[in-house]
Amino acid sequence: MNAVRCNDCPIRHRAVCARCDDDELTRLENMKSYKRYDAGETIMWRGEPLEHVASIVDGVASLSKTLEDGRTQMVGLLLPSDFIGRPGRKEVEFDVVATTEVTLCRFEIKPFEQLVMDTPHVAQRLMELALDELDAARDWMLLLGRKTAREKIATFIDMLAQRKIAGNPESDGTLEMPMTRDQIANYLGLTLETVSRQFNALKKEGVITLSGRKQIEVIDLLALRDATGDDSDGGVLS
Amino acid sequence: MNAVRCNDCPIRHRAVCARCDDDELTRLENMKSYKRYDAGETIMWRGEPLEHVASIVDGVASLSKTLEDGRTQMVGLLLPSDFIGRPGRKEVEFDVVATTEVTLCRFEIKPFEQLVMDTPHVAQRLMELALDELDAARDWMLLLGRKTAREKIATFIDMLAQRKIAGNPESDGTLEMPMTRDQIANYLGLTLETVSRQFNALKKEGVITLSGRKQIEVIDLLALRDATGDDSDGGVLS
DNA sequence: CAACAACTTTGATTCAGATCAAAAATATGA
DNA sequence: TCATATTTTTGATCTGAATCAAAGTTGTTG
Repeated sequence: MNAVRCNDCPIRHRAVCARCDDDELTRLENMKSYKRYDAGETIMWRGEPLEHVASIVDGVASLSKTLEDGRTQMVGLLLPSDFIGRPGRKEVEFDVVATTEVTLCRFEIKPFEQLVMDTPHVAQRLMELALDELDAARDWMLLLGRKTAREKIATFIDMLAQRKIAGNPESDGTLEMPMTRDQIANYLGLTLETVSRQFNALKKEGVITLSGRKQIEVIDLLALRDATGDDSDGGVLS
Repeated sequence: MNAVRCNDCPIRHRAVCARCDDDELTRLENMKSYKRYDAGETIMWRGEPLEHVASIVDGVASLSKTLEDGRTQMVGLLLPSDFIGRPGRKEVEFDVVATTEVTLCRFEIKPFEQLVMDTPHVAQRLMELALDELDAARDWMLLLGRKTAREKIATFIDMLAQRKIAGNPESDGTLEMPMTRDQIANYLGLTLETVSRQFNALKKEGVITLSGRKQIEVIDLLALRDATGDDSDGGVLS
């Protein structure tokens, strides 16, 4: 009965098809194609007409905006199973860049939009995704506008840890950072030197350890949480 | 034929009903009620269960997030005809505060969600609103993360000017600021002293004039635009 | 219209993070 | 494995905006 459930797709269209029936899944299968991008490659340019929507199969991509003189700010981070593209929009107003090597599962926009029109629960799913992104954007505005460098770094590490735990609750405290210091700086509204200094300050305090360029281990999660500056209520405990 | 087109509603449910037929409008009329809030009053607290969605009839409201120690950051600004509340969400994760005196046209959430389920074009309209908010949030992230105090203030004034022109293309350069220096500071990720200094610097340079506490006149729109730091392409001219 | 409260401006000082400048560590690849 | 390129760390200095502190405005209310 579930014979065609996205059978050859590593992420099984998780972003769109949780409640799709076989017929809908077949439609998705028929409009999809995979594409690989190298690290640093631009997937979509600001203002470019949208020809596909896509879901991330593997790797990390980011959304970035740039000022006149070249200062840039990341405004979104896309991890596997996240979705790119918005129904009804003709173009994006930021650049989408492959942060690491990225594989996309792309759907042609025309038939995809037809599918959205035909199936209210897909439309509803996309609405949920948009609202999740909006909530994330608002947390990020608080971070960018009011947090100190230390709080920004602690929040960043905590977010990676939570994302990892969500994907695999049995995981240990070891994290692979998907970005260079420079990319992290663009994400947090800092410079790369400040990012480096704050990582090493947390290391010196025994909150984390660093090994190689991208391995972090969280030693003291409570201290890390405390360093984020966030309101503690709304959390799981206390 | 259009007898019930939101006849006694000052904003005619602009946020939701552009394409509603008479039957749908009657349903909206039957679930609506007006409510007034004084300036400074909290309309909804973070975490509180959502009982209404609403559209702003008059006044200005803001969405705010707060850190442990009280630092706050506005994450959204709602002007007349803007919409509060999201389909499918049980609560909001920020405070909604009346910045000025505010009148809301509220709809009970249960029948409203039923209406959304029944009418795809209303669902689609809400999706557009969410995507507009997302785009605005991302512009704001660029501002908060990378712009200087001067650029932030120029961007703020320019936004008010554009909103005013959108509402009434025949308007002159005079603007009424809907917020105090302190509220503007919370919007832009600054302190109120810095806001004051930057307003007065632009005044001294002849870019704007200030009169009373809340009247601004834009004298030199080009200089103002130039001071925003934004990429000039994508604009109307050049 | 006087007195008060709320808001805004201005000035002096401090400080977090940016900037500038090497040096050190880690990767990459011949 | 050695040479080279990239990324990260560390140090010194500078600066924009925060902070602290009055004084000056504007608006409100009895």
